[in-house]
Amino acid sequence: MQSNSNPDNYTTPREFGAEYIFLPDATNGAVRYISTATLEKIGIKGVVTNTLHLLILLGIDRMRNLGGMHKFMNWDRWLLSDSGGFQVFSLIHSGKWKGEITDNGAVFKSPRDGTEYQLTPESSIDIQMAIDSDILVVLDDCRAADITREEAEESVQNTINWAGRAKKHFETKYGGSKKSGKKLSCVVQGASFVDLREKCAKELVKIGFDGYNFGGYVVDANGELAVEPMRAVIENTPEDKFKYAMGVGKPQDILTAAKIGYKVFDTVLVTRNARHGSVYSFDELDTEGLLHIKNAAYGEDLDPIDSTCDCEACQNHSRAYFHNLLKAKEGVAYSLLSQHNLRFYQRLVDILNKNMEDVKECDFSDLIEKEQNK
RNA sequence: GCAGGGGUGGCAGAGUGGUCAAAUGCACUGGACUGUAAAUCCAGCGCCUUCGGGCUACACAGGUUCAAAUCCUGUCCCCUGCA
Repeated sequence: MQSNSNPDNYTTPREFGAEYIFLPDATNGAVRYISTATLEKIGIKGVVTNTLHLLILLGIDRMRNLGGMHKFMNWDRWLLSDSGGFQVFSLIHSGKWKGEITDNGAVFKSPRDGTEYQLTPESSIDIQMAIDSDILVVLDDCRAADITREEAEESVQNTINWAGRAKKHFETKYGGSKKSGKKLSCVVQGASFVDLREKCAKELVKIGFDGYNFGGYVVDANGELAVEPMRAVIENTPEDKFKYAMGVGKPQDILTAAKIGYKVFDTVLVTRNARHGSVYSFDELDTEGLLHIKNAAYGEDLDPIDSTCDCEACQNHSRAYFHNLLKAKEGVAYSLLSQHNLRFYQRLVDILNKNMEDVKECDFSDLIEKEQNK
């Protein structure tokens, strides 16, 4: 297979998480409406794939036969695989799918055809190895942010137990990180209970992982980021291991998490917002960078979405073009706007990396101003 | 010309005496989405309002009735069949 060209001469760095990195979600092996070549062109350094959804789409044997997702996607940059732990929350705990959670993991029953899919701490690792992921995540018991202490304790206990089993399986079957060349990360749970976060983190450190991820639903009922729980994870895990704030988030939330000490981020918001007509622009910082392109005001606005942006959408088309194409539900609008929002996020992360020493002191607009006055 | 059917909110289309400012869909106007079951979901959508309600409305004009989008009469328009 031919390797994609790397227009920005990007080479995969040896240390994952040494720099700030944003990973868009390629749940089923593609970022929605975006090709692999486009991801590279925009400067995206890695993607997140999903264990449960790829199990459903391809199954473990076909995934192996296809040579794993790097090869299948023709993607040679970072590939992280989420364990299916989030689907324990988003599908089972939410009641959208039938299923059950036991000491042994989770069973998901698809409402499409009734097929049952089981994820155990061990099978999740096996599937992620078949994915050919660079960074694996152990299965965790993810829950909503507003659960009771009792539920949070249960979530933490399952998460710790499953993490221990996953690590053991990863070592005995695949020889661990050294032999496999892959990184194994775990997820710290505990909802909004800071002491539970601390306990969960400490137990996971005893088991030992290459990275520590902040898990759970990251915002409370008011949409506020879970700052104190996030801090507890950083304070109770080794400094030299990468920290991944799973599902974070809005641009401001990424900055907040970065200040706390997280380096790795992902969120579905970037591309979902694009499809829904919420696009980002450094021209609109007073509205947190967000612009609702479907609003009537943009029907004849011939300016680009972002005058400072070098993406295909901004270089070639106006706000009015996307306003009207979205009204007509034209697919190319979903594609180009997703590309634009991804480019915005990549630029944001580039700014964080350029100002790594100052991130803790700066607020959002400071960093942007610094970048624009350069 | 005769016979039959029909004219409802921006559009399509329910409703056929009171619970109808009028279902539903589309369009329109906002909003929400944070390890993707999401090209999804929520709200508003005659005018006014002190949010209790008030007013004007179902082609037009009359009428019956305590009460009419719904029944009657006339007018105008549209469709189908026969001449």
